[in-house]
Order: sequence, then C-alpha cells, then structure tokens
Amino acid sequence: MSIPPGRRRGPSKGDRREQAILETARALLARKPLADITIDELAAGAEISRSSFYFYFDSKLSVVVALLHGITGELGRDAGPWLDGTGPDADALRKALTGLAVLWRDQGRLLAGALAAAPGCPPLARWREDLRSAHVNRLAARIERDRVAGLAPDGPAPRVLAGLIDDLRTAALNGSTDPEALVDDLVTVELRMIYGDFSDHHPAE
Amino acid sequence: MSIPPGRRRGPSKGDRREQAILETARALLARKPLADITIDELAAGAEISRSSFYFYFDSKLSVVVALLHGITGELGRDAGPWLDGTGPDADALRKALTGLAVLWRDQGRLLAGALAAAPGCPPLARWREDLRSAHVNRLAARIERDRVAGLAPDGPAPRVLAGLIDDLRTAALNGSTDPEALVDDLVTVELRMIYGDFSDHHPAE
DNA sequence: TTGCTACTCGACAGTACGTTGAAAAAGTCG
DNA sequence: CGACTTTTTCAACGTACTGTCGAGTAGCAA
Repeated sequence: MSIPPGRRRGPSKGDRREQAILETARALLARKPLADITIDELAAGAEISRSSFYFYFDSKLSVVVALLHGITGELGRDAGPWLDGTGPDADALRKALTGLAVLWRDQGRLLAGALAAAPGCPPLARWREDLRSAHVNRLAARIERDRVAGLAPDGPAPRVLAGLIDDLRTAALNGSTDPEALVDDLVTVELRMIYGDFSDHHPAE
Repeated sequence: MSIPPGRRRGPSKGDRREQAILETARALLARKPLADITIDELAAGAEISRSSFYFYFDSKLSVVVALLHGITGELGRDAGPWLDGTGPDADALRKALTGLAVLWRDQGRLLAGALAAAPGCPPLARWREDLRSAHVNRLAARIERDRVAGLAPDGPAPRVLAGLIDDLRTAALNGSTDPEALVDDLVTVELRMIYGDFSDHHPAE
C-alpha cells in the first residue's frame, strides 16, 4: 500500500508481465470504474496468478500510481503559454483547457479513480497535492503579476483564487461525460474569475 | 444496498435502537471519515450485534441516507433571498453561502462521504442529483432573468453556468478544512462568474 | 553442474460484508 | 393469566476480496 514494488533490476520476462498488468488495467479502466476492478482481474488479464501480482505491485493503487506516472507530464503540457502569459488571453487559456479536456476524455476513469482514492492513500494524496500546488503556484503568480500591472482587478488572495479555479476545473471535468464540450465555457468563466469586474452600473455596455 | 430498511410499523424499542445507530454514526463521523467506519462499530455503538444491525438498515450507506435526510432541508435554507432576488446582491449571496459553509463545517464528513459514495450507490446518486438540479434550476432561472433585464452579461448557457457554480461550491467546500473562511472569496468569485465583464481595455477603473 | 536470482503459485489468515433460520422478548387480546 | 402474533435478536454460515508466506520452478551465468 505504498510506492512501487519490490522488484529488482533486469529487463525481461518480468518486465513484460509488469507491462501486461498495466495494459490490462488500462483496458479495464476503459470500460468500468476503478472501484469495480479487482486484483484477480488484473492478474488474470496478465495471465498470472493473483499472488504473482503482488510480486509486481503492492496493491491496486500502486498500479494506479504507475499509470498516473505515465500521464502526469501531459497534465500540464499545454498550459505553459497561458500560465506564463499576461492578461486575459483567451486563446492561450483555451489551448490549456483543451489539452486537459482531451486527457480527461481519454483517461477520465483513471483520473476520477485516483481522485476518489486520494484521501486514504498517501501516495495518491501526494500526487494530487503536488499537481495542484504546481498549478496553483504558477497561476497565483500570474494573477499577482496581472494585478500589479493593472490588468486584473483586486480580489481574493491570488493563491486562494488560483485554488478555486483549480477546484472548479477538476470538479467540472471530473463530473462531465464530454469534457471537451465544457472548454469554451470554462474559458469564459475562468477569465471572469480573474479579470471580471462588475459594479452596480450595468446597463449593457 | 438500496433504499431504507425493511422495518414495519410500531413505535418502541426498535425505534430507540434505530436512533442509537444514527447517533453512533454521527458520533463516529465526528472523528473519522465514512470509509473508515464499519458496520461492526455502528452495531457496537448501538449495543446490538452486527446481524441485528441489518434489521434496521440495509447497509452503511442506508444509514448515510437517513442521516442526510435529516439535513437535506437545511442545505437550501438560506439560499432563498439570493436565488429569488435580482442582480449582484452580495449580501444575499453571502448569507446563502454562509449557511452552506456552516453546514459543511458541522457535517463535512457526512457530506464528503456521501459525495464520494454517490457514484456506485443509486440512492445517493439520486440524492446528489436532486440537490444539484434543484439548485441549478433556480440559479439558472435567476441568471436568465438578470440577462434579460440587462443586469448580467451574456455568456455560457444559464444551465451550464449554474452547473459550474454548483461544482465550484461543492468542490471548494468539500476540500477545505475551514469552509467559513472561504465564504467571502466565493461570493466575489460567484458574482464575477455571473456578472463579471471584461474587455481588453483594462487600465484600472 | 552448480548456483544465484527472477519469478510463480498454492495455501493460509484476515477483514468486512450480507443472509438465514431458529428463538427470545414484547405486545395483544380474550 | 395464557395462547397467539409481531418485533427484535443473534450465532452460524457463505462470499468476496485483500495481503502474506514459503516452498517451490524457470532462466541464465560461470
């Protein structure tokens, strides 16, 4: 119930098995939620006995961690231009969100499962926390920058605001069956959260 | 693993036991998450055997449903003025959110547990869905109204926007250890999501 | 071949769940 | 009070899954 397995060095049969397990997990996740997948199934899929499974992984969640490891890089991939940019750059934000949405479409069950299991599984909790704080830090910095430059109005502490935006994204993508359909609306809403200003004077424009 | 129990009519000893189980559940939830609570503990707390527990409830989640039933009313309590009002009424919104935050402070573990268990438990899924759509419907109507009145700018379809706001609330409150501290920031952010307008012209005010 | 390491699996132990059937406690009615 | 019904109780059982142990077998190197 912790990090990877107890395997030693050496590239061979064992590695193929390890791959087979991961492969099986991916395949199963394509058609049912993580919670419904048992170690028996993972072992069967890799054509080994259940006990052999434990030679490769500590538990089901270790498999999840390994799977996650493979995609963590992509989670932030398209966000660079937006996070390093300035002002309400809808295009950059849209690209960042589209990347995320696509990932969520393809790996939704994995990500949902990981999020659901995070409380109660330290390694997953760390993964989630690291991911979140990486995003929040950069976004908070961006917000601060824009406020100093007079591009964004004052409001919640940058860190808090960034946290709320992260929460919103995660919740929205996680809930939806068609994440890509949300992108445009998320763009609008995130920009409003950061740059939106309003007063009681609101007779149109 | 479905709806309520199989109990018959009659007010007496059994009712006290049923109460005792609910009481125990409340007490346990005050100090650990739902997932860590076993039926053994619930039974022990009510001073009955594990098998007797099943006379009163189908499963742990049925207890949750019963507990939820007790607080569902309060979930929307303070939202009336905000949802039935007009325009960016920060005070009304703050009152609505404060009510929610307080509830979340007191019942956080129960609500978090319910949300976590919802996928995979029809009755809980329904509870969540009903709650959500109740809120989304009213909020969407409000948004529509304000747009027609020229009080709110155009943007995502009212239903979608309302959904995003609901997601945000839930995620933010659910994640936080001190929900009340978030209220003011949520007020700002929700108002921006609905009323916030921005253009590329942003030299301060 | 010896010998080491990677790998395998059956058998076991543990935890939690949910069911069943027999029977004790409580309530009802004459 | 007693016969009769309903409510309540629980031990015993079966099931699903998890994780561990130790005795192996397969593969390769010297």
